[in-house]
Amino acid sequence: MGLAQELAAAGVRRGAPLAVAVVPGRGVGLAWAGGTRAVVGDPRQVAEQLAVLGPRWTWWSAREAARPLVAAGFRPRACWDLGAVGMLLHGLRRSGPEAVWAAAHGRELPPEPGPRSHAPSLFDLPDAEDADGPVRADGQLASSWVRGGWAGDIDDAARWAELAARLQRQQEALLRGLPDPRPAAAPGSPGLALLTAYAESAAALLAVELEHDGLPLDEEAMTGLLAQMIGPRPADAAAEAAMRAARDERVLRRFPGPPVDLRNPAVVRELLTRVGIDVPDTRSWRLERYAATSAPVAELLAWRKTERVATTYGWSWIDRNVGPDWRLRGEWGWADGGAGRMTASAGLHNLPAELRPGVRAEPGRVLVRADLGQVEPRVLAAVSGDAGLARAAREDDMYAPVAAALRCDRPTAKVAVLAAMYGQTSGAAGAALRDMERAYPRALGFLRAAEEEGRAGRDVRTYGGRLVRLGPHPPGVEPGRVSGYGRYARNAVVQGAAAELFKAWAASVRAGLARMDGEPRIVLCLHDELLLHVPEAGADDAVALVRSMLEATAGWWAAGSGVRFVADVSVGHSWAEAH
DNA sequence: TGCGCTACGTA
DNA sequence: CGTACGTAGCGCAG
Repeated sequence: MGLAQELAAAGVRRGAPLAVAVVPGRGVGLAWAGGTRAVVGDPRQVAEQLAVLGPRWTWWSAREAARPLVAAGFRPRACWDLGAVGMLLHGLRRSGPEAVWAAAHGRELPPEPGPRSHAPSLFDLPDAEDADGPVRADGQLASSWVRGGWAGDIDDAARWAELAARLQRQQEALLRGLPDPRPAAAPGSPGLALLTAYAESAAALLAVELEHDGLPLDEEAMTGLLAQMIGPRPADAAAEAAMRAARDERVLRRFPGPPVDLRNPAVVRELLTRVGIDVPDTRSWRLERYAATSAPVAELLAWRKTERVATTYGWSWIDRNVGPDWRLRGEWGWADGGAGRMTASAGLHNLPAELRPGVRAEPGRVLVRADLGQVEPRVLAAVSGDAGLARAAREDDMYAPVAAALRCDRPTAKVAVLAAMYGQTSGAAGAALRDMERAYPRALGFLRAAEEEGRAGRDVRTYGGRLVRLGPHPPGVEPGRVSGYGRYARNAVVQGAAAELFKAWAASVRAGLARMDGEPRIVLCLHDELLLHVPEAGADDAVALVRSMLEATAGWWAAGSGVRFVADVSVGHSWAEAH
């Protein structure tokens, strides 16, 4: 009997959790609701064999378990990421097994491992106890197992997988215990928190795939752009320094007096006084109004732009982050920060618009760009259950009906909505804000409630169930700056829910692409934008897919709210062209 | 070397 | 109107 049949007979069926601990090159440990199994063999081949069962691959982290499979060319279908779900459920800032295990069992979190050594504690002397297994007598995970001690032995890997399977059931039970915020969830269907856990897990896997695949650049296009903006690639450090000096000189010769360090804001401020400009700081937006009348300022601002590209997105950036295959690769986070947005390093999330023509599909392929329109106000309408705002969110442009309701013009309506969502401090849209309160009381009440929870230092949960900690040290908020908690919480419930919707959409697009030919891939996630790299022949199908998946996702995510989500979708050879 | 500040790119 | 994130160079403290 083959392995797949064996597990099928043991009750592992489509969508059922199957925990896997990968021992690279040696085998895998498996565990499911009814048993465990240590399998010797190439992990990728084992995974391929079991894929016919369509299990929900369950692992402590995609980074550890899925990376070797992805690197070997295996693309898992569905998964459960204990780290990702643990962060979601418990509001953790880290996703390690010791933390998610402790949180699920209501125990104090082990101290954060790090370069900074801490005072010795009970957590530091587990090795003597480890012989017994992964769980210590005090209920915490043994640190040698957490550090991967199980990976030396396939039977240990099976024990590690068994523990994963157990924690998966506990997490699932906790998720099922959360209230479903949707007014019209289909009876008998999974709750929103469980569905969000699936999406978070998929996002964690997608992060691993994005790191592996990278973003395709075109060598000729990108080097051409850079050469035009910052000059040709310097031959050596001396040539680089000379070009730098030449760039500085162009600016300095416009100012009277001795040269100064343009990279030092304090002396730049002094420099500006030489041409009669006195400013509190030298930020670009503040200097912009002088640029039209002052050639030195215009030159300085142009220098800043070039300097930004030269230092952050220049030749050394290419050398550090672009492979010989001309793929730009960075590290991806699936749920960083307070709100749980995806993050990326290596400039993937802040690539200047001028460089986007350098992001190009490979020959025979195209890029499909899809971005959600007005996603945050639509999310607000859905999560607050405000019938009036939801009615507005049925339109392609929801600011038009909002303007009508507020009896103002569209730009004012937009500012009023944004001011309400993010807690404005300056009084530009005061009157419109009062009209908002009248027109959309439920949405405004929802935001105010989040703000009050934040001010009081009470944790909040997003629509999808992410716990946002507002306790002693919420990330991004200085302890003691209690007024900051309010806006932080107000923002987190909207931005966080939007991130959850986006990831659910991305997960379903990923699943849909897996059924298409020619290895179409998601190559970039940018908060409300997806970029797909697909065969030319599959472009129309990909466009249809992102649209139908948005409709399907919104159908369950915003069930009963009446809110529509819209996407702008386009196809092109370069990222810039697909706009 | 590590950290805060200033500045700026993206959503 | 606000929030989030990553990156880089500077000055300063250690």
